[in-house]
Amino acid sequence: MSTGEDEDSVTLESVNSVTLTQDSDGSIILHCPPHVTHTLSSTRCVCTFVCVSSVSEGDESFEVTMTATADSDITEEGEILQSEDPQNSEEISPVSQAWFTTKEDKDTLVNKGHKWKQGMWSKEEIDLLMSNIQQYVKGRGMEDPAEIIFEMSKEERKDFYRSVAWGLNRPLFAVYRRVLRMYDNRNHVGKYSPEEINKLKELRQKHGNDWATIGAALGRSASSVKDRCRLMKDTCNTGKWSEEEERRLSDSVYALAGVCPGRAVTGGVSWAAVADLVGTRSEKQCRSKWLNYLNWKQSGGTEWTKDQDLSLVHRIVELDVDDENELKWEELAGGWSSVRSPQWLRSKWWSIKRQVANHKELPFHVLLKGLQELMENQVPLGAGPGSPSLQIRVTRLEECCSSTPRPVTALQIPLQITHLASDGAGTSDTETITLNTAALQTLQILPSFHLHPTGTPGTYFLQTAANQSLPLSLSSNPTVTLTASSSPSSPEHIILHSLSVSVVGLVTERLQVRIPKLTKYKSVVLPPEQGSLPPVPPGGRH
DNA sequence: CCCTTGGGTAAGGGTAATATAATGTC
DNA sequence: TGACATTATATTACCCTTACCCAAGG
Repeated sequence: MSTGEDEDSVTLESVNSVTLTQDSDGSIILHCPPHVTHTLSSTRCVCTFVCVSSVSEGDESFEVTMTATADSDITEEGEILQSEDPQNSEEISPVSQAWFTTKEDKDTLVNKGHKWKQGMWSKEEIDLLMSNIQQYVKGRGMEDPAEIIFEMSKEERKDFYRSVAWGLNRPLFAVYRRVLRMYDNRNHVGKYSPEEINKLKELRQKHGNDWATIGAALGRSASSVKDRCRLMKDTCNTGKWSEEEERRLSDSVYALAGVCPGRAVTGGVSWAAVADLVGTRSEKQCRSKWLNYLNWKQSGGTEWTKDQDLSLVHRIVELDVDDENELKWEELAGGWSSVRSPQWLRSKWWSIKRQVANHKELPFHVLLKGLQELMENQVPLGAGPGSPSLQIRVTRLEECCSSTPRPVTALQIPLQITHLASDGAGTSDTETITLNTAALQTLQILPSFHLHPTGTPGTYFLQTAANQSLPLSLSSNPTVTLTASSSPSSPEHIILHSLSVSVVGLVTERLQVRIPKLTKYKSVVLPPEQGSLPPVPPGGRH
């Protein structure tokens, strides 16, 4: 979208509710009012923009293709009809209003030609659901949705689930489940501590499969404790599989699937039954080992090569689907001896996709196109200074849909801290973490960043701003510095080069700080109160 | 007594992300 | 040869659907 060196020469025209402006490096920013993004649908709309006047010769036009998210009507003339009040719309899908727990109910809807979404909820769906809930709660002068969900009687919340399901192409029951999960504060408690595991084992002995009771005693949701129990058998090995175990797994799978050894099996077996036969592994372990390794090994598969990453992207592009959920991984996996299973291929795609910083926010076809382009040109994803980076495009696209674009001045880095070992050498309250400062420029950890006081393993976010250095508080007063520079092609973006950590002083525990690939780092916008931080000095740009 | 409404439960297939082991590479 | 860096494998918290159950009200 950049017009290159001609900074102020383009006149922009705004059409309908879309406003165009230009930022400092000449990029054109498209502003859509927030409610528009709500009412667009998965229909693809192509907008052609024409520069009205430009110092460069001739008119230039370019296309922006964007995919939007929720339901809308687009007339043949391409005009978007917005429904201001969702409740008044007559187009309510029977799917989201039907409870259908029985097979007959479901079949009736299917026979009438109705289709609905299954699988993981997209960000757009969750946003819509949340906003529906907010609207419902506000309309009733309440504050906390949890009140309705967990405290009200069925009578009192009569129309609640149907109201919040509005606009979602999911069965009401699916909406109901999701809402419960979302607002149940015993559902996202995190990792089970060893004490919890012990207590869970006891409770299991006592209450059997009464998950609700066990959950209540443990402060966890019923499904959480049920799932945790599925992971542990009384006689469960961990770590590397022995040859004997692998053989038992193969035998079991082939026997239960009823196929000859050596044939590919990627589903249709009961993993609980397999685990029973294997004896020393849980159903999850069996499934994962089989689908990610043994199935492929047994059927004589070949190694996956690097350039097949691109082949995969090509094959996905060829399918020309609008939504990632429409991909049929069984079909994609066909005819490839290096593919271990459809599930494995899907995870391969994930690892490719995740190299793009903002992949979650990108429309599917934009992501695909960007990936294809970069991979074909052999541009390392998330490249260093000077290299074209999808992240920059992503950020621009993001700004297109944001009503208030602001300069990007900071990085958000997920930082994992893992306890490696404890040497037990006394206590310490003077730990210092220092990061290598090699060249270029140092970035600073903002005071808003804090680690858990005990240094508990987990994921934290480091928020950095340019050109400062401050101590941060761990158990005492450690210092963290990172090396980074801004990109010459895009000064507002900072590229991190290295982050290594050493702990000096009296330490009771060795801390390992792991950071995911550089490409995962996402530029973020600093909150206004931090806007007074010094900008990136010109000298640092390399 | 049956049917409908509005839930509710357990089981099991699955995903996404982290943790850890293995394997380069300098 | 040892310290990192990278990749592969293992684990796990959480998600979603299916198939069935239940109780109150009409």
